[in-house]
Amino acid sequence: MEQEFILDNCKSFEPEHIFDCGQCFRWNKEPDGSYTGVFNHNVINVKKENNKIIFKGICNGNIQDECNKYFDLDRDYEKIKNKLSKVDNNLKNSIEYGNGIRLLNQDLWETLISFIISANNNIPRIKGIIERLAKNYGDKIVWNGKEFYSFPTPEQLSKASVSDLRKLGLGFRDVRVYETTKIINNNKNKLQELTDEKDVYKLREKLLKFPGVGPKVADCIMLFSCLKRLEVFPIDVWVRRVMNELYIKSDDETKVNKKEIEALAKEKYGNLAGIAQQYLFYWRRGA
DNA sequence: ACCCAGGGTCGTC
DNA sequence: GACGACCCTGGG
Repeated sequence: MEQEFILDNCKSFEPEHIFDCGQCFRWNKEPDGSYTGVFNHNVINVKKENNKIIFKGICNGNIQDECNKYFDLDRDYEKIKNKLSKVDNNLKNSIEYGNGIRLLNQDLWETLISFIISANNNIPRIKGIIERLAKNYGDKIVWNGKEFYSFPTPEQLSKASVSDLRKLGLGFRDVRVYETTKIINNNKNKLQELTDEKDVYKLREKLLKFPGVGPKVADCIMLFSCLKRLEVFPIDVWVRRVMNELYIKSDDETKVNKKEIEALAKEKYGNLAGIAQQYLFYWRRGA
């Protein structure tokens, strides 16, 4: 049953910025400029018309509740941007460039697997791999005569052998996804334990125990899933690059110490470092 | 044809 | 702690 939800006068909501800033992998642009994606067993199309955001699609629950949560609609991004813009002109410029970014509250399990796949990989290929996982192991959802597939549950993904995963193009990440899936399936409380952990350092330690989860991936999971730790600052090649160009100015960016970047981010952006990271990442990749 | 890079992690030294 | 290897795809 199709549902619709219209959001009026929403500031800080630009579909292109939200879906293209690297936090998610399952949203695709339609010919009319809107985006269609799958999350939490929902298929939703998001279209911006003037000052309205129109959400439309097949929804497992109430579409307004689902979108409120997923798109982080209760958070005041105007306030956040005002605060961060005062840090310095570099950040101010990047915020103007990606002014419609919001950080999604994505499913923890999906985010865990997706970012294990992201390691030493590029975004088009990551998207392709995740799409094939969904098509092979998820549930089919039909909308407007088109087929979509939900991200497989831990149980559904447990049907995949290491060589199955290799055939879907995961490369050396096959074992990591396989082993992590096994851990989750062997302890049904595992995901809830992560959700319940209050201390960000302990949470990080727990995430680092999963095969394929290192510091960068752990931070992405904490920032882009419903764990939503805005204070973490994932450092990848792009963030290292932009931080070096703006502040550190080393001749060889690959030699720049991660600890130095982390300390700088904490000092400048404080407990909003994660959001600042997204503006900087999006700006540096796109500009 | 060849090399390089991509939202890194892991094992080894 | 540093270093190379790792699957695969697209682009120069």
